[in-house]
Amino acid sequence: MASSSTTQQLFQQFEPELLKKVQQVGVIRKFKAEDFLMQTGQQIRSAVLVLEGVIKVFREDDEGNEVFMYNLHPGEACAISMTCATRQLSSQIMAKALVDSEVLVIPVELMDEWALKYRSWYQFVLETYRSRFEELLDTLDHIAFRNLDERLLWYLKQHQKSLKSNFIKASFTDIALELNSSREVISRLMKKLAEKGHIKLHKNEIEILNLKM
Amino acid sequence: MASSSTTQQLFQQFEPELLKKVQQVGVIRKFKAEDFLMQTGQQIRSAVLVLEGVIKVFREDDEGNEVFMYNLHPGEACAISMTCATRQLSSQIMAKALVDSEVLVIPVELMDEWALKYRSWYQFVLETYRSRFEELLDTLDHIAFRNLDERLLWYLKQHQKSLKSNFIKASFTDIALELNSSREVISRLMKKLAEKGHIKLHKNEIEILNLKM
DNA sequence: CCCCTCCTGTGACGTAAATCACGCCCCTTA
DNA sequence: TAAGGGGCGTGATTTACGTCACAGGAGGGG
Repeated sequence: MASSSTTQQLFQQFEPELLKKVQQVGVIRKFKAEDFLMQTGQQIRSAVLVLEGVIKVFREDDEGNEVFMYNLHPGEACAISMTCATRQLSSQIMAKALVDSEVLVIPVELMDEWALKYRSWYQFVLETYRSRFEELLDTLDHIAFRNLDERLLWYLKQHQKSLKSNFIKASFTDIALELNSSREVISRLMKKLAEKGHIKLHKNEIEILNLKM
Repeated sequence: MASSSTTQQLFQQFEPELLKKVQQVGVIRKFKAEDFLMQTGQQIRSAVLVLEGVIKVFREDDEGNEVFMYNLHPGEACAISMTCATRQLSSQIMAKALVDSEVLVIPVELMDEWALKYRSWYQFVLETYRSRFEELLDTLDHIAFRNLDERLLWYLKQHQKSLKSNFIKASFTDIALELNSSREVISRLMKKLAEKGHIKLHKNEIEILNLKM
């Protein structure tokens, strides 16, 4: 489990003094797989740094549609949680642990203070925004231009990478929800992928064989 | 045209000292309508603050598909141009002036320096990221969930707002490109919108009558 | 054992949108 | 005046998906 040495490893780029402060004031919170860290409508009043596990960040609109944004991994942070201060009107953000996870929670007041004091914190915040931004653009590309079969492959690859495992236990219904499609369609596409030898379907899980195209 | 008083009005939130520096080191560049400020593959080595006009920021992929990201208006800045430092691999960003425009260019080295020195600059950078992020999410929502007719309405609204005019001079081919559709489809949808009284079609331009739904 | 629920498979059909194939109008330039 | 190009309108066809309807298996609890 996360210790101060874990934090140190994950955030090597922080100045020693900053690292010490982070360890002092940061509160460790643990979440079980499927737990929500954050739900639509909630006020966000702290920054979240991921120590362990995978956190899925996504959006839900009025009709229950879901947009995947990105997954967060150890050493990364949620950009949204850093905006905090401002109006919380439309930010319909949800965050869910995909596996058992641990995060470090930093009160928002400190963020501004640190930004002025520690170059490495400022860089970290900027880099966080930058990379989330890139990921969001990537997602946008896929939704805008790729057909469902390619998006499904992409989905599988992401999970393979995030979970570091070739076995995915999601139901077709779940996947359909995430890709804004329907179970039936996913079922047919999965069959095709299996026929092509990319994946193998087991009871309650999908085995990834080879996603090269 | 932009003078130091314009800058002052647009960036009131800056500390006086910062404002002075901005005016000293910032270089004003002018662009005519349709000019590119930035094209795919170009290295970005400076931050861009918009003083006048409208700058459209978008992406283009290998197949020439275009994704609209957002429009920038006076007082706003391009978040992408602020990331600068890092690897420029995939950031396929294009920026184009929609009308005659003026921007203030700030060398990237100063950005980091200012962030540590001036609270208001740090806030500005963060706010820039935050709001671009929100806009990108908005775009994502529309692409993912709305039908073309709604997206077309959205497109028209955006232009009306950005250009502060009820007349749009874009050709259907252009609009189709921007919405990743085809001219024929846009043509049919425009006809429908005209029948419903939302717009009126003239020679070479579209008049917006009433976009309420 | 039966019933219930959750997951999956599959055909039939509907629909938004892309694509193809035209033809028309206006403008420019030779 | 002819010729060519750019923008537009419109039917016919195709494609990717979504939706509906229904069936069957696996597990679990009474």
